Amino acid sequence: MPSDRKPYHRADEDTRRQALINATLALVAEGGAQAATVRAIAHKAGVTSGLIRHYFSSKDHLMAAAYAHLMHRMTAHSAAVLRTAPHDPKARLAAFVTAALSPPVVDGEALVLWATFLQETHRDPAMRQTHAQTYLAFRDQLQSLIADLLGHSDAQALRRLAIACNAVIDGLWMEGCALPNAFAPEELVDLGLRAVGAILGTDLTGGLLQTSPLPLTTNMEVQA
Amino acid sequence: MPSDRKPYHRADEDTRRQALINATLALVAEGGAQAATVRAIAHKAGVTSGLIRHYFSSKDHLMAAAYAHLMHRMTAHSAAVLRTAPHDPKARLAAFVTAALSPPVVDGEALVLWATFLQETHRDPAMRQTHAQTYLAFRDQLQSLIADLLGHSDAQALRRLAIACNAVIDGLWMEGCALPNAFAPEELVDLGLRAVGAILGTDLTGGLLQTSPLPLTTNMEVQA
DNA sequence: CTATCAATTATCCAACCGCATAATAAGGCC
DNA sequence: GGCCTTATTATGCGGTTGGATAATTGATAG
Repeated sequence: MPSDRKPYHRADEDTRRQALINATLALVAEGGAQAATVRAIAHKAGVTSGLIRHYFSSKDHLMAAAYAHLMHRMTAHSAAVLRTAPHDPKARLAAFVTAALSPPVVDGEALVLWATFLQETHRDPAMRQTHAQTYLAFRDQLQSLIADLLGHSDAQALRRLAIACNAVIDGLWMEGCALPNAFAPEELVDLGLRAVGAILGTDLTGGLLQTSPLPLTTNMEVQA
Repeated sequence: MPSDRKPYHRADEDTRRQALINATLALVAEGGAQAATVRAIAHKAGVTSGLIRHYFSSKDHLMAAAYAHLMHRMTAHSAAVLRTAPHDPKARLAAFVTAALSPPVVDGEALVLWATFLQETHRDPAMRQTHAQTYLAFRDQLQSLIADLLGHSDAQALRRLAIACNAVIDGLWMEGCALPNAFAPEELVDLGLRAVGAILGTDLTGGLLQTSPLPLTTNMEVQA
């Protein structure tokens, strides 16, 4: 008698885990947390739902793994940009800001993913830890770049500047993700570089953009 | 025979709807969207679950009403602040920024509520409309305050300034909500006023804070 | 070529979900 | 004070959820 059981091939652990994590992220991005049921995740990953429990001890653990993967993807991108950036502190900061306000960090799916997991952060201690680690890591990286640029080391002052610059970047990131059509290409980056520059009292545009008649420059430079 | 049915008193429609909305918001703030089941909402509101359907045609409608109420609460607060603010454009903008970065707008629960509903915004058209209305309304209000302050009306320039200032406020709001203990009282407001001031090329602290040796001022004012 | 083992499928389950409907009593009206 | 309306409770239903367990089969080793 012919078996109507689904044929399958065995995959190594990393492949399967990654497929399940990717399916989770895709579903959350499409329809929020409620769309990411174990059955839907398994179906999108091309397996049956029982397999989830074979690789993750619970659905919550899968969600935590997906969150950690998402955050790692973002921070790894920032780190990679800095690794190939020049040595000039001003150029390094500019590259950092530019990367944070360009794809793939700025992405239509990124905000809803971030918001969904943020909410789960309240219940799950593991996710809360991932949250705290990645959240402050970004600001610390920014603060170190600012320190290199300004050349002084007043910790209190640097912390305040980092908070303000981080706020600009976060806010622009949110707007760029939420309203992707509301900004011209590069406009987000340009605004970010000028606003951060205004806060730090420097010009970060590096001569690349100074020819365009952009008002922020005017307002920053009329400073008495 | 004694009835073991729960005794109750009849309340007018507004009271009951408000109680259900408040219960919804409280549950979402505590445990995310998944904690806000019809049974849990009804229990927290002190009624039985059937009553929800008596006042809201579905749970989704209740969620939408809760979201609208949350947004209305925030925007109403901003509007109220502006109504009692002085006429000086600089003081008005400062009051607006201050309000956006103080309780009850900055609140430990606010960010989770916002993040939870943001995700539902993708599915529900009614919530998407509420989202679009309130999201841009804040920035337009900010832009109008900036226009009054700077005294010119270059729409393109004003839009860019409003985006940048809005980003600072949003970012600081997020940080303040997410890490309530990471900032001294008034620190968030101080940072916001200085950062917005730096972007606009003005001093918004209004002499109230200029005595403290805060580094942001230095950096903004050494601008060549 | 066969035995072995675990990766994967298939099936089942108790709990919970939102929702519908029927039963009941609270409170206003005359 | 009895009646009538309807706000509210109580109960039940079909569907879905996350998780547990048993059955099968693909890969590997000898």
